[in-house]
Amino acid sequence: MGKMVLDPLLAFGDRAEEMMIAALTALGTETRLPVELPPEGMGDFAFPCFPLARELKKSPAEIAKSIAASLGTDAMFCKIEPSGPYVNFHIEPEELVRVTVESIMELRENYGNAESSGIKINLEHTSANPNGPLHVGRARNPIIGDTLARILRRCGHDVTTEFYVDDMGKQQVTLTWGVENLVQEGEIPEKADHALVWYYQEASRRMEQDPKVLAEIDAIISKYEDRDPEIATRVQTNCQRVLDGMTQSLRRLDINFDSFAWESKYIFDGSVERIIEQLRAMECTSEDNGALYLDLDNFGISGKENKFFLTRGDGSSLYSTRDMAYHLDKLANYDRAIDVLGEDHKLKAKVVGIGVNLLGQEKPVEPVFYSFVSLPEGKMSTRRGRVVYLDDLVEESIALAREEVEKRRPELDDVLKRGIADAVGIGAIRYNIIRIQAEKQLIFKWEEAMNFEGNSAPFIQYSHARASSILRKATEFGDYDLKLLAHPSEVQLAKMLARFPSVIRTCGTDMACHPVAAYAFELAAMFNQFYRDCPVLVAEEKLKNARLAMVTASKLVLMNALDTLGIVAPEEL
RNA sequence: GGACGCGUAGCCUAGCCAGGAUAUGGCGACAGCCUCCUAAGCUGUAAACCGGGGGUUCGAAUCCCCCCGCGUCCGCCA
Repeated sequence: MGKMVLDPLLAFGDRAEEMMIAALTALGTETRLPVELPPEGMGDFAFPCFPLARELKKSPAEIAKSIAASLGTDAMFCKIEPSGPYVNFHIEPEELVRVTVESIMELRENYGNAESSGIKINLEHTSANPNGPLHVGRARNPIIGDTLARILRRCGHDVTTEFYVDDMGKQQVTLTWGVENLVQEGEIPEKADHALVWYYQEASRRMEQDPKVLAEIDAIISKYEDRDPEIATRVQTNCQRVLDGMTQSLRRLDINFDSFAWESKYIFDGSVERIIEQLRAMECTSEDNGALYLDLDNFGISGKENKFFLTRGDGSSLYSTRDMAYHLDKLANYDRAIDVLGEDHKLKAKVVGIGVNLLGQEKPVEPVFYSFVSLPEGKMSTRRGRVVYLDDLVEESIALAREEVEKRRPELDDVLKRGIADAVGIGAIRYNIIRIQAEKQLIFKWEEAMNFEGNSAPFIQYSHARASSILRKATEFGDYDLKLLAHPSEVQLAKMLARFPSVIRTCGTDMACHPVAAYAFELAAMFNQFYRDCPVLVAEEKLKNARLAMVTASKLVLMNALDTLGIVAPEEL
């Protein structure tokens, strides 16, 4: 066994580039050609020769010809040929299959992971105001955040996921006022977030209509800001109850947090006050009736209004100012701070970044934005009650999955059926949100959210179950000779398996999740073609053993891809 | 008014940052495939002036400019 290959495709790609550099040097040029992935049937790596045409005063096609002629042969490539203006490298299938399958068999669930980077990342996500249950509009945040955390961990980083609990906002005080002054009638939901949201909605209505209520709420906020410990306990108790409900919902989606940061901490430890004084002393800030603001003209940001307020007229802090204190704290303890934020936070995130830099922290705050999920009839609103709650979507999806299991696998026992329904129902939700590029607007439709066919989680889970089923039936298999795997579907599948580490790597640098979903789908589709073309259990003994290795490798990578998406990979479907 | 993002077949979507060879898939439609390892599967067909217009380039879905549509922000709310 040679040295362990973490990324098979990269090994081949590096070799191709190395050979090209040697050829170009021999041609007497410093120019380096970019590597491309050519269309189907034209090899595995392509180098377009256009950039050299002017310099060498020859046509790209002639250049491609002469480069290819000087390249000779290599163990890693079965064919290196000019194709019009391109030099195309065709990977030696036997080598590709061998390196890839061996690598997966050795690395198992770690295949796709990079070596440890030693970089400590604080990844903040969800951070929803604890005033009611999570709705599907907000659900995009935890799903992106959790998937990104899984990707970055596979990239070798030390990731801490964090929920920033906004326990100092007006919304939370409004909720507390409601709990303390109103009586809820009728049937009260059992889950705390669903039970308490009524108080928030009703208190909001009263506050809008009755100035006395508004004054009472403002008075509580003011005392809270003055660090009244008794008020803090009252508000935080309600926040905690709602927060428990939200985290319970997220646990069903296999989303967990490593830490919770409470906003009030930064008021109580004096850090907010400190940074306000530091900012007040700066040239870029001014006051308006006692309220401190940052003049955005200094930072190339323009709009209707260029004053970004940092305090109220009474000197009390505002959300973004407290956020600066929070981010200074994070950046003091971590190498990187990443925030998953709705697109409505773009300006605030920018200003928080500016503030943090003004206060002497040079590291950037790295935001990842996503666009809103809306309903066909418009934006979701907890206050107005125009929402689809995540808990309801999860129940519906699992129920629908359960119906499908009953239809397809009536013979299974109940525990197994329930496990499959959970995995399928929840997987479908995560998948259908994560498969779309984060900045794209999403309109929530029940039938799309619970899609079980085609480009969906169950499609991928199904391929994994097929692989598992084959392995279950092949009770034992002996040594295998990977040279026997030469069928086009086997080679194609191996190429797909080889891509996984580079997909994870680029997602980590781009901070994008949706390519993992696309990859998992393509891999599953490729496995299904292999399944159709290459019978395993009925094959002749030696071929069977080699194919069983292929199935094992496929199952492992399907599992790793699903795990990166936070989706369960059941043995049966 | 200013700023940011999005606009790809009836619907959803990849590719855009690092411009190149016939623009990726899925849903839906139509036509096929279960005496054969799970048909939540597989095969095939039809369907796209890549929002519109200029420009840069040998070459633009991709880069630049203008315009249109959608979303979001520009609050002493969060």
